[in-house]
Amino acid sequence: MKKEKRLITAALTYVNNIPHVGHIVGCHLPADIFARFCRSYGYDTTFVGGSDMHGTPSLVTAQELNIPVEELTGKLHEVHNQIYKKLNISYDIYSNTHTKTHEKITTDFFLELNKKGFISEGETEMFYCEHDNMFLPDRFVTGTCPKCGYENANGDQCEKCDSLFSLNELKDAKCKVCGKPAVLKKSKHIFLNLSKGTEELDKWIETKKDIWRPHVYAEAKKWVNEGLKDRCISRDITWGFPIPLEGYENKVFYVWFDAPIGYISITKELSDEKYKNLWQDRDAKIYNFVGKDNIQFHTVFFPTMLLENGNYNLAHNVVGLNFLNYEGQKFSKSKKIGVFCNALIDDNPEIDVDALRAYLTTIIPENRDTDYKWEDFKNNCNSELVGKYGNLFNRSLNMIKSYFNCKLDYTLDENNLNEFDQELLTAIKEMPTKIAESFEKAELREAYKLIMNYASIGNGYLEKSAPWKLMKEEKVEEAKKVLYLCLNLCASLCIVASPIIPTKVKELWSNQVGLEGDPTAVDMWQYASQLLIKNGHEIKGVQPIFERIDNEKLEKIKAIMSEPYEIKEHF
RNA sequence: CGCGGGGUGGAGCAGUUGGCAGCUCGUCGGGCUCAUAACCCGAAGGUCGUAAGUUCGAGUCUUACCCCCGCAACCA
Repeated sequence: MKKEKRLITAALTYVNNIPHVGHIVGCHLPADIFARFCRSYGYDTTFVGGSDMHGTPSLVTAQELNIPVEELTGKLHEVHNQIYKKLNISYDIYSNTHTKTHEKITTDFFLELNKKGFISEGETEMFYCEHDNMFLPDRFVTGTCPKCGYENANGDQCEKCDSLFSLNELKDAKCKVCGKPAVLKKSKHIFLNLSKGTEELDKWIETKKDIWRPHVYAEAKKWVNEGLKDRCISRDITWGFPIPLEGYENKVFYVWFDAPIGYISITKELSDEKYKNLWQDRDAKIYNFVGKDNIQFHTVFFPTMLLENGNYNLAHNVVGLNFLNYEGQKFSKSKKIGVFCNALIDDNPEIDVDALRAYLTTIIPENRDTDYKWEDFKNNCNSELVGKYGNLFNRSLNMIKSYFNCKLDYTLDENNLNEFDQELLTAIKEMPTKIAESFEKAELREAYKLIMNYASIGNGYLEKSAPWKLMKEEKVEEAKKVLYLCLNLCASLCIVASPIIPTKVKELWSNQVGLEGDPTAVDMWQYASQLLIKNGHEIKGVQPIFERIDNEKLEKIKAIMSEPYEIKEHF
């Protein structure tokens, strides 16, 4: 039977920000865990991601640093790429949106929309800075709020009194970049006719009612119910792809038009075959992992673009994640509040990436905003990873080593199983399936919890069976049986935990339990409910796999990861 | 102001069609000694954001209000 084809995407990341754990936990990590599970389960899996290179913020930063924007975004893209590698995010490709392939696909995508009559022209008025010679998006305009008189209001809204207003209401508008007055100026633009696709979009959304999480479905419905307005997809800046129409020589595509198309072109960069299989064969399933600020783009705007274009698949599931806070506050780079990932680039030995991944898994904001707390990080590591998971391996292997000199000459006798043995065998048979069901629904915290419960079953079994006691009573065969079953459980635990702690699991599998092959390999999941240990099996070694974190160590890690990346210091 | 999501023991969460309020961590007590002060068993701890309503019965349904988060279309 041909296995289902799945494309997993993590939201393209804007390069101007170097990621903190909030970015990781709200997108890259859940997408990675899901992708790793899909591979293990045997789906024909492709996992793509990339940097979103265009847009005004990068352009402004480059101007401030007085370097070409390509240099800035190129280098930051590399920093992103490295961080995800260090975190073992298993992208099949991590590319970016400033490539020839992407330009071609974006341009063709647009021309197709134009041919089908979904593009129209119009004129908009926008602030313009004569000094910097550029149009200014709202966030680059500051002025006095017309309602409350607050002097630091944004272009279209006031942080102080929370009111919204239109551009011409703002008083004393200034350019945020140079501080000089900004003036309103008209400019010709192209618009995407989202309204024409509303009906079809609504039909599509209806088919997702039972697939998407409730808050994702609800948000999509909200937009449709309010009615979609046509959306401007051109910008008067120099950074981006040129618009292939006469009269638009100095304009580029709005970054939100080209960015989501990036999923398509990045897949094509990987191979033409994948591109065809995943975007055009209708039986492929696409999973978008996105933060909650991105849900509208993935459930409404991009799907409408795809429907109107007509040549590509739409997402099967949009997995919307909420936000992560830090010790009850919002992450803030400028205030140095948060946990930043740039420290990972230097391979600091204090930081155990899998321990971090495991903790982050417990706080994936699947249903609501969650909190990163260093104390919880420590507790998760000490009580779950060391105490439950690692400890089961450690005590099982230790006994095999000291009682049987690392070798288990034992064949399971079905007629000699007590109630506890039966329970453990049932767990090995059933728990991997249960865990897979949670992974399949992208309920990753639940999956993690079940994995830890699974390890606990092993610890309870050891306690009840007490092989150390059996040895004292010289019931050697009984002790062998118990340890044989525990070792099988260990093998199973390697496979089921592989999406979350891939590095540790490989180490345990090869260098301690002593099995051939790779527990993270494609299609391994089927072996998680089997007894893999053969008569005469020899273990390779015993070593604590996770290290306890005491307060001193916690403080060290905390110090290392509390320093944000300052773009300006690297150019 | 509008729309959407959320509010459940100290912390994080589960509670499907309304039927004795559950899980993990933490805390406390006991047990075990193979294991990284790890493991196992037990206990304490909740007027389910507030108020009212429907019902024999509400965490669950209805209404109003309070608090947190997001969105609000040229910020990405």
